[in-house]
Amino acid sequence: MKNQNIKVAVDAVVFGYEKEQLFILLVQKKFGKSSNAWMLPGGMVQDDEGLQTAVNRELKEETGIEINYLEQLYTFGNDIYRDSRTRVISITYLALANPQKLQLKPSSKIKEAKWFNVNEMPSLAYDHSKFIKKGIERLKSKLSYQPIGFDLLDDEFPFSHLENLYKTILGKELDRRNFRKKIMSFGILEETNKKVSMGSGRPAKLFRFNKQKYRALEKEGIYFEIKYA
Amino acid sequence: MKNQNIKVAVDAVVFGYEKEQLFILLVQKKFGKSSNAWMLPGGMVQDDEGLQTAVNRELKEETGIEINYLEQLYTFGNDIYRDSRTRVISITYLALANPQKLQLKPSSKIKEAKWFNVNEMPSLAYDHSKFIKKGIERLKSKLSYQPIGFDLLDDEFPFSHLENLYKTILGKELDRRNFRKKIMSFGILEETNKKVSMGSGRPAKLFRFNKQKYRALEKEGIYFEIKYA
DNA sequence: ACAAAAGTGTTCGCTTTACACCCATGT
DNA sequence: ACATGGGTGTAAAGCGAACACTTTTGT
Repeated sequence: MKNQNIKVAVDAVVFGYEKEQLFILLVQKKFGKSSNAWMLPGGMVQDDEGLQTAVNRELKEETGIEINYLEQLYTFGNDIYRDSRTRVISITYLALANPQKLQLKPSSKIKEAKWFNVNEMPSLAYDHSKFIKKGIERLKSKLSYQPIGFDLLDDEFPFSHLENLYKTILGKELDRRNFRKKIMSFGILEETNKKVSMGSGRPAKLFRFNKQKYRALEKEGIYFEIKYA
Repeated sequence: MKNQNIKVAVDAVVFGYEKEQLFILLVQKKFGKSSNAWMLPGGMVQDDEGLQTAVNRELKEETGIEINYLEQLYTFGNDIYRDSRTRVISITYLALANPQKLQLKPSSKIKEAKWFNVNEMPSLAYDHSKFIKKGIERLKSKLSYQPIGFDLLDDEFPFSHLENLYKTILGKELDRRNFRKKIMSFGILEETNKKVSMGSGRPAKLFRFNKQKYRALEKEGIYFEIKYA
């Protein structure tokens, strides 16, 4: 077999949620061909690191962000010209994070890292908009059969934040009472005895997602599912 | 960036179904390191072909089989020593086929291609048993929310074949009447006016899956779902 | 006292489930 | 006539959908 010459990259679609808006993290490189274009964080995989290690490294190097959830999304490699220089395939990952702290490393090859509202994305380098489309699809569908929404919220959150997250991401209205009943019925939310005032109106209890309990229930064959999708 | 040296392979988990048994297609190579071990069909991607093209080519070269359904499964590349010679990542695909005709090409690098019952798999080269595990999981879950079972059956089939397919793959008993009612309610099965005698007992009508109709219904937002999973 | 968000139950309809008998053919 | 698998309906229970008022706070 002739010597193969295909490069392997990883890229991440990192979602953040804040103030009833869904964001995606993009970066702008300092050097290189696409140094003016916005793109997803990512880069070439090193010979001595696993794929997931590579994503984590790139995310740390390029954005310094803390990731709450990471899963493989899709591998793009049908279009052999997707990168105009050499053949590159990209293994993409979906990540969830709290949108706060981005800390660009001083040594970084990154000019800027910034959150963009999913509805106001700039034009993107390579075929990264395809990656994002795939990411959004996956996020939407996953939301309704796995409790990953919590990884987009603070550790402790008022119930309305969860409700709004579902509304925002799924782009649908949903019945407050039914939604709450459903989520509560799983018994995976712990009530703290703290409250927060949300500016005006009655203060809300803070809840916390109990991951152990969820894993236990999952083993018993009781599955999370939100039908209002 | 230093020159990257990672090889890119594709491998396929090809499922076949016959006589109430689920099979996976394995091959044995004529030459090379693992020439005595059974493995999944697949191989290195060529520089000038897309990933999916590569799987199709390998399947044709190695087994000559006709594929009814193909989707990307998962990309394995966290373990950097999964192939002991060089770093290789594998993009795996899930495929469905009718188990009949395998035609090894005379020129082929393959010694033998053979269907194995999923419950009687030999030991496999590399980490291919992980690939299979992933494939089975995916097949099971997909069966309950997409009408892909038909791609494992003949074009025209008696209803009981479909029923047994679900029973076999999901490994569960299911109620004949409820199952039939459910499937029929989607209106995606066309009745032919042929019948087959299944040896003994009343002859069964033959049905045909109407793909156009399914696509149409899908667009209207009516989704296939079998709850008995 | 008023505005604003949090919190909470009940009824109705549809879907799922459980369940058993007759039908058409081959031997 | 009997054995074998094909084909079908109905009743009960559980789940999803629709719906509005009370509570607690800040101003």
